[in-house]
Amino acid sequence: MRYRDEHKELLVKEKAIEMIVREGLDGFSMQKLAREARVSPATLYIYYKDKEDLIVQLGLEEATRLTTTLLKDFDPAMSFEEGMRVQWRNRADYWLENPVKAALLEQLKHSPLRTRVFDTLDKGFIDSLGRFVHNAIANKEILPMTREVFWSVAYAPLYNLIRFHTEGISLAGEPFRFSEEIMWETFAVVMKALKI
Amino acid sequence: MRYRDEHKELLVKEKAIEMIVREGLDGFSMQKLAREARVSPATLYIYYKDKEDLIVQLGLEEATRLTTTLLKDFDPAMSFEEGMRVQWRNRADYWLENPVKAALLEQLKHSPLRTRVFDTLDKGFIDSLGRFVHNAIANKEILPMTREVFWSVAYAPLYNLIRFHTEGISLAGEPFRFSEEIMWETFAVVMKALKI
DNA sequence: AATATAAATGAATGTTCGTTCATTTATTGT
DNA sequence: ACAATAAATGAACGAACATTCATTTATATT
Repeated sequence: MRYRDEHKELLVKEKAIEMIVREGLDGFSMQKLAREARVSPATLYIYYKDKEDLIVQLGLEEATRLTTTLLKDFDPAMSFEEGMRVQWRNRADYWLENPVKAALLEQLKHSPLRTRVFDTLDKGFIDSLGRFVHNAIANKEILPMTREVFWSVAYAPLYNLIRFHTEGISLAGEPFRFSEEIMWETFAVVMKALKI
Repeated sequence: MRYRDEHKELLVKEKAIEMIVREGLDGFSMQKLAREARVSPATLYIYYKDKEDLIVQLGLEEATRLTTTLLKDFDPAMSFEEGMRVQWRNRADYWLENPVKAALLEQLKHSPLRTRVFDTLDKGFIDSLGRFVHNAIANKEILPMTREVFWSVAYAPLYNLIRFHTEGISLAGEPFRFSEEIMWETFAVVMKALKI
């Protein structure tokens, strides 16, 4: 039998992500994708059940890659300071090194497909980060607070900095540029809020 | 001459926002909108130049309402503590009292139309909030930092709490519910980070 | 070389899309 | 009552859409 052309399959994925990020979910169509990837529209239906399945699969795959990246060098038993540093490092790395794929996840997070992509996130990932916070509170390293409050104070500022950077938003005169320096400066401010 | 039916015009706006929020920008179409608002498709082209113009106008109108709301009871000459309290109050009020319209703005912020909707935000609004932060730093009420870092630490946690609430995201067992109590608890933590 | 099999295709399906236009409707000033 | 005018309409346009299908192509096994 004839084998599936993996190069072709990868090209389809790449072009699909590009198009979704560039033109939004509404600018994305199967026929345009087929044209861009130099493939017959029918081929897409060999790879994927339908349009929604294609988008969801791309999202799931990338969400998995993200969780894997975020656990690199991380251990829930780490000290709070050290664990937080690793998390900020990993999150910044992922967003800055994969801006297009990160933008795909961002699009999906604000779309009707959000549930289908993010509701089945890796259990180990959620557990690991949950235990980390639990430990820090138990050890009296940080103020006691719910996970939602913790997440909002601990990570939302970082994500917002990255968003300002990638979307070229400037609140002052010159456009804002993310840097290691400004990241760790913000980190210090955030840590000041959390530590006892 | 015949006058424009304002009730009809308002209904079109309302249904359009509903549909965009419910089905995303890609699920939104002029023909479906016409059907839902019991209007001829052609009528939409009396109100708006084309589809994009319709979306952008809805966005601009709502963005204006938002900036007006955020300046209520606010004065850049306020003390840092007081001004921040008003800002958190206003922002929470807007998002919780207008969840659908807020969701529209959120959608547009993550779409290719972002620039057309948000790049011409009211000057007075930006100036007012900018002066507020500048004053606080000059008076040594808070640590010196760029506006982007300030915004990220001061407001991103609040927006994230609201997002968790409206999207029904739970990091622990039971679904997360926003409340005044949790809001001011988070406020206190954030203020701890910013104050000298 | 022949067979089997799944990949890949181009053309075609019917549907929905955004937009236009000739016509009708409602309201004002004469 | 009538003329003037803009609102509002339903039907229609071609274009693009998601998806299907009969057919061809490439490869592994016989």
